[in-house]
Amino acid sequence: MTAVGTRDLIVEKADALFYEGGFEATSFADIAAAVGISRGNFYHHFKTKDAILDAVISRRQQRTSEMLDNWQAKGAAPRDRILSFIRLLIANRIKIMAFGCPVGTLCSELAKLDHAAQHRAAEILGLFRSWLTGQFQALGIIRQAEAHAMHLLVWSQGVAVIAATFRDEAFIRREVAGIEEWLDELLVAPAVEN
Amino acid sequence: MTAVGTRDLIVEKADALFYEGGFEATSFADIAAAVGISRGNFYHHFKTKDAILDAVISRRQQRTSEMLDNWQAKGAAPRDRILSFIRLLIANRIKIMAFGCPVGTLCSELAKLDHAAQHRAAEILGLFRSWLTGQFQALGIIRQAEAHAMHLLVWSQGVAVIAATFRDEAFIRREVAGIEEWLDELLVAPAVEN
DNA sequence: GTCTATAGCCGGATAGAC
DNA sequence: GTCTATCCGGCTATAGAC
Repeated sequence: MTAVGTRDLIVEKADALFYEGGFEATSFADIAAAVGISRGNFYHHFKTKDAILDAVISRRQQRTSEMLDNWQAKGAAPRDRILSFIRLLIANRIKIMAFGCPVGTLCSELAKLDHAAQHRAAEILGLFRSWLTGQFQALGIIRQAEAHAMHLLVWSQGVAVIAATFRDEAFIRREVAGIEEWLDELLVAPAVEN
Repeated sequence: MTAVGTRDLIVEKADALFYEGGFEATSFADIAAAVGISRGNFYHHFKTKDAILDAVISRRQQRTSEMLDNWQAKGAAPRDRILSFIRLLIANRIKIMAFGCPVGTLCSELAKLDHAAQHRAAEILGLFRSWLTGQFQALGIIRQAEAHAMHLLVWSQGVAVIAATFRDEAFIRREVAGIEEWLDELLVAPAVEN
């Protein structure tokens, strides 16, 4: 066993290739070449392509949880935590303009394939949904907390799709500014309305 | 030649299959089976798979243009025309919850495949973008017309992705109500601000 | 754990009879 | 214009040597 196990390396490379090329269009040969092992060796670690997808989704769930925990632990106010989420669109803008959102595009693809793993992929978005709902609740916005969380998911997914279609960075920055405005207007409104 | 030419039937079936299963995952055999012809006969009408995709995109451009012209010709006020666009999300909710938006998911897939046709697919969204921009201009909103049009595209694409992920019809109706509220708030604001 | 070799299938694409 | 038959290549997956 090396410092980073071959299995972990396979999952890491498969994750990137599924994001950049799509799950269906990525072959075992592509992943094996990226890892630098033979196709035969591949099957020592994963029996089927679906097993790799499963591991990739688990990895993404894991990393998403860690990211959310980090944002939580940094001890900032809920508003700043929500801004961390929003600014993912800026931080990842180059890849988003090329390939869209890794989670949104995977969910869309698996829905069309009617793939058994589509619900596990949806759980990744569910992690953001729950976490964002918690942030709004922490701000005293209770009744509408989940609706606001869903709206933030809608907005960011929409920006990702349009950004990948038109490849316009100024557009991303304009929409992100709009999201931040929307958030601040929410926070000055009487909490009883929310 | 029959009432509906075989070529047209191929494009129609391919359009539906690309939407419901994705471009990459749809094979010639799938389309031939849907049309009811042999694979060999297929090549009499289309030399390559990319040629079919090209025809499907042309068909979608054509039908989108016709739909926008119809909305325009109905003589309603620009606000009502914009509402026609927004309510596509309600009218097509069943298919959207299963397969997402036909245009958005195609653009996302072609971006990942780095396919030569990705710009032609983006033009379909461009038709909506231009038409919506025109509606805002007709309402006296000049400076921000295009930004508002883009924002409507963002919102509807975001709803489509999240609807396909969580399969929640109440969510779609809630977001559509939110879009309509946003629109009406825009229209009561002083035009000079926009 | 890693390799080579290969099976078996399905994809896009072609040739040629009718 | 439609068919059957077929080619070739890439795909997932397996077997077995090292």
